Amino acid sequence: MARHLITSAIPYINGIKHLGNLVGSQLPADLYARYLRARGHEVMFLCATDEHGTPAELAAAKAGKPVAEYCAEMHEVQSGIADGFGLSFDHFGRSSSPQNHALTQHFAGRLADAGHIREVSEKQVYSNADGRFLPDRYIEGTCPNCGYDKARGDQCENCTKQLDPTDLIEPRSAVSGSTDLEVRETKHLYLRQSQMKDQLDAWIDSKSDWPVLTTSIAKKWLHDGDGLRDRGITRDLNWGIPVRRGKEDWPGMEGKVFYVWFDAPIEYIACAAEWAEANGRPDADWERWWRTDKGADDVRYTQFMGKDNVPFHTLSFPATLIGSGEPWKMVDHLKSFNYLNYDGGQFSTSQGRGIFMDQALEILPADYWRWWLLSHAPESSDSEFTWENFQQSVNKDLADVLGNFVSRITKFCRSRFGEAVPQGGDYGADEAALISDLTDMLARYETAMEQMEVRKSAAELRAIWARGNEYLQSVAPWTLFKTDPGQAAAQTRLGLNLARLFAVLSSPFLPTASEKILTALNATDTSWPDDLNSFLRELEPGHGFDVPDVLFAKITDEQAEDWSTRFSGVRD
RNA sequence: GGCGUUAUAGCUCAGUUGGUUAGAGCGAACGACUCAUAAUCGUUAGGUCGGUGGUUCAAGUCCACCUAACGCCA
Repeated sequence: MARHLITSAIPYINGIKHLGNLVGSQLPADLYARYLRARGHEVMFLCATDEHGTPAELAAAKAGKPVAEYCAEMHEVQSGIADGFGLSFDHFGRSSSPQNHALTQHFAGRLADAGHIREVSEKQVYSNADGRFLPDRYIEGTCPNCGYDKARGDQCENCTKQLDPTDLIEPRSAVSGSTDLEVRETKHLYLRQSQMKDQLDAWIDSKSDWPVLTTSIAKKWLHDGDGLRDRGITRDLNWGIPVRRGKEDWPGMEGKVFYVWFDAPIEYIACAAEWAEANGRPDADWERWWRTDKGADDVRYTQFMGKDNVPFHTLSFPATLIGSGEPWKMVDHLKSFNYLNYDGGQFSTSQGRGIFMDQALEILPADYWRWWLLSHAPESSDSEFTWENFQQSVNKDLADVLGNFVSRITKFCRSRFGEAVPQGGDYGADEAALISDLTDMLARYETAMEQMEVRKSAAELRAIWARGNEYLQSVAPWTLFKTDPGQAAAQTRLGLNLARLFAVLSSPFLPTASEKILTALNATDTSWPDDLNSFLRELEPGHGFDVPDVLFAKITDEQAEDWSTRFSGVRD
């Protein structure tokens, strides 16, 4: 038994995430958390919504709501959808929480005290009419490059040219349309990551077991060009965590907030504090996960994220933790994913392209999505979602191989022996061979799961299901029943025990279906198998069961075609 | 324009440090079985590994160039 801290990259608040976002962090993190819990480990699995920054403000404005209210509502929506997918967070927090405010300010203060923060004067556009600075997307004007009159301060959407707000011709406020603008000096804080470069480099070198994808991205940022660059960690916005030096005011920083990328990863820690508060626990209960001086020294910490998040998790956030000079728990293993593409292109939140989490749950139960996404997780390279592949995989794996196994064995038993585990005969050579095979397969499955090889785990699990069908096919109790009903009873007994085994082993991937099978079998003990010889005898003769409803209805050609059409365009 | 990633059977993907006949699942064909969601089990057929040229006794696996797709940056 070990202690595992697991975090998933925190999804941004402005709307519902698509399946590419889901498979890139939350879903594999959930798989790992469920597996470790099933193996009896103590797990703290945390996730939250990332609520600060310009896009949140703009989305709120578009929805006609105060940003705080908008975020609160969207948090509830995302939380509900996470539940719908069976994401088993111990806590789903919010980066706007009081805990994160306090911690972020605390870290900034510690970093400043240690000399890791410098002040920089910059020129920014200020709107007199709005009484505020206009960063990036808050300013519009005519593109100096192509003449498009709705170019944004950071980029022209027409010619895609990256812009500086001061480049725009006839600039105006995107908030009020006012052209009463001026360029003002404004001061900002920069995190001096560059002076921690060697420490970060050494730290990453010590992580020899990290995926190549992860270390290569980190190394690139560390060594390319001028090397690791200092990052601005403040912004002239209203929505965010006010810049304070610990609990003190920060002269010259009045009215400014921390940049979203500074406070978002700190929420991983704050989320544990939120968890403690929500459960009426003392601070020591969350600190034992995060402070190596308060019990976290034996914690194994694993982060899950898409590849776009790697630099922040390998460099910026560690720089924050190291720079604080305090004994915070650092990540031990970092599992990053590539992108999932949709029918030849990218999933896109801004363009509304692809399948979004709420829509997915409207058309099919979570287990279908969990299975396909995990068994096709973009681990080594980008991977591709197509409706045809989805339909075929799900029908074959879930309906035909697993679902039908449970169906055939329970129905066969009911028709020949009744709805109770039959008595008679005993396991023989065929059964010994099966158990021996399954023991090897189980070991491979466990190894793959422990190493977070998601696709491989799915393939091993599927092979275990298929081995069950192979067994039934070869011993053919329906034939033997005519000549040796006792031995047929033993085979059927084993078949029913196999169904329970499959349910237990599948629970990290398919929590809902797993539970359905166990309920139908009246199986109360769901503990992970230790020794298959004894495990496969635990449903004893006379143990009553029910034939479950169809576990996985097949996706019909009509449905696949219908959905393919429905999701071919752009979401409203 | 710079940097980076990817390019393996019809489809989705595996292929450790270069080494005998390149693997899996799906799909296809054929066969077996009939308990089951027309499910299952078995067999077979399909790639010379994007292209060209190198290094090597030996390359899908290293190098160069080219092509294509994607991504990041400018």
